[in-house]
Amino acid sequence: MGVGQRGNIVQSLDRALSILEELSRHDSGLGVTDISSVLGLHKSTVYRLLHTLMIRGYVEKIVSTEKYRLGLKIIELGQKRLESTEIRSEARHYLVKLMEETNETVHLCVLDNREVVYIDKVESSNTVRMYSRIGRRAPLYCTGVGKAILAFWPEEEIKKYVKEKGLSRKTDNTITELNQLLKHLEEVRQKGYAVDNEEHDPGIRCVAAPVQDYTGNVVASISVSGPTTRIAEDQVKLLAAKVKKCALNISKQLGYNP
Amino acid sequence: MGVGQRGNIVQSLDRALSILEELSRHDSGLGVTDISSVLGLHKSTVYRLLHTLMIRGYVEKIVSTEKYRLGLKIIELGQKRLESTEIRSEARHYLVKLMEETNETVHLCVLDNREVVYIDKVESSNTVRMYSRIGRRAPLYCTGVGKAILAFWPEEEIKKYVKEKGLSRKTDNTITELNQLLKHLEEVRQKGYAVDNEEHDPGIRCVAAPVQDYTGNVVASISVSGPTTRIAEDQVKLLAAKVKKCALNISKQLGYNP
DNA sequence: CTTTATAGTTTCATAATACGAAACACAGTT
DNA sequence: AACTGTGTTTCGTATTATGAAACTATAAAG
Repeated sequence: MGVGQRGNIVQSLDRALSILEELSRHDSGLGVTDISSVLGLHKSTVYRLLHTLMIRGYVEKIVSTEKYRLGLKIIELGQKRLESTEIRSEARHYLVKLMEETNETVHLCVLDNREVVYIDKVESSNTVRMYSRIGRRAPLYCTGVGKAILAFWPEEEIKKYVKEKGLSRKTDNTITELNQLLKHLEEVRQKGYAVDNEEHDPGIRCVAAPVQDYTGNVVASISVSGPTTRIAEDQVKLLAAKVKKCALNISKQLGYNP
Repeated sequence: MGVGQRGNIVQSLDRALSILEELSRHDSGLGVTDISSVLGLHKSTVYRLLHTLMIRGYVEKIVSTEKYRLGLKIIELGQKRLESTEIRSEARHYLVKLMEETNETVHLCVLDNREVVYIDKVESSNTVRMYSRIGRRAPLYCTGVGKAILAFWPEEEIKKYVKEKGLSRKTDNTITELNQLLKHLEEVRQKGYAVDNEEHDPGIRCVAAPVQDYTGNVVASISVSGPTTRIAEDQVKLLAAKVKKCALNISKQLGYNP
């Protein structure tokens, strides 16, 4: 492979990871030919990679349909990684308390590759289903947890992010203009919390605050989320105070010294 | 690669999966040379595979130590696989009820590669920490959830399992003789439930029952577990009745028709 | 019942890739 | 200043992974 080409990527590993990700998008499984078509790989190549993944337990065949799907080994590694996430165990106690105080769903997110990844979630007994799921990712520009992190980036990095990732509209409320976003993030910085006013999902409001580590860097964020029918705009300030306090407690737990 | 050699395994993929698994055993991360030593691979090979895994998000570097660890992408795939496990969503409601009735921790396991894998867990408010974790595996011969499945295998398959996997002692109570195990499994079959009397962990008792799918095959098991100080031997029968009932409800949910 | 189409699986020649040896860069230790 | 160990890069080539072709199995169509 040309060195300048793919920056020293191991091709067969790269292909196998693409297979795993494609399988992760299809709960009911895929066949060899399906994967071959989607990924533009020869079916004998797909077969051979699947076979290796199967032997190692990362892929399995659904008995009834003979389609391939992710194997249980992936759960094992995923759970191990999740449980070894230090901030998750440090924060858990505070997240549970915040959920009890507010009776709304609480999230903990970390930054990864210019997206937030949900790594903990304490669900309230209220029954409206939240879209968020542990392990999933979400954009920075249109979620509370994302803006709570993005607000503390240097302006040049925010601009670079917007240039490379774009600001695609998710709802009628999504901010899609750079200057409007910058102004908004200035407010987030000043107030110390971010609000997602149905910018990512219609009908869902989220109040979020940044979490800092012992160096003072913003490395995570937490939020309280619920339907706009339960989290009215005039309640945001009260809620924000609670979220900020919780975030500060977690930050201190991580060694942050304000 | 000789066909007879490795049964059509893609070597570089196989190696990369070994790297991922080794990283999963070390919360605080590993260096290139560490991995090279443990896996017997050349350090430039390890470096190249790690680099590809990093680019794809499956491995990341810990900023403070510059060691490598599993990346957050692995959580994403693991959670997606977990959430698409049909039996898990079908069973959840019943597991929660069983926990409320017993106020002990409840597990759901599925069979995979002659081990059980924990795929759900409903923890009671009691504070004794259970060893079990979602995603983790456990042997069949010395856990309640395992024996609840093993009991319904043909005797020849049980013998093959014992021959190939062995019956290594975990506690003073572990059954380590084939004939004793066979006799015990006969009882499990007759009673319809299995008990782990500190066979896997000292001080922990577990009462488990098999879950059948629409074909009648035993595909999973559920259990109630707790310390022997709370689950006395004379309570096992009462508990077993509740566990069996719950398992039957889940089986019916899966289309089992007794 | 026969034929056709499609998906999955296997084989094999070879081009391309991944490998490992060697070298280099850097940081920590002596 | 010299040495040691780890991480990273380069390069020649042996080995591997690839894809084309063929085979097998199953389902669908005529």
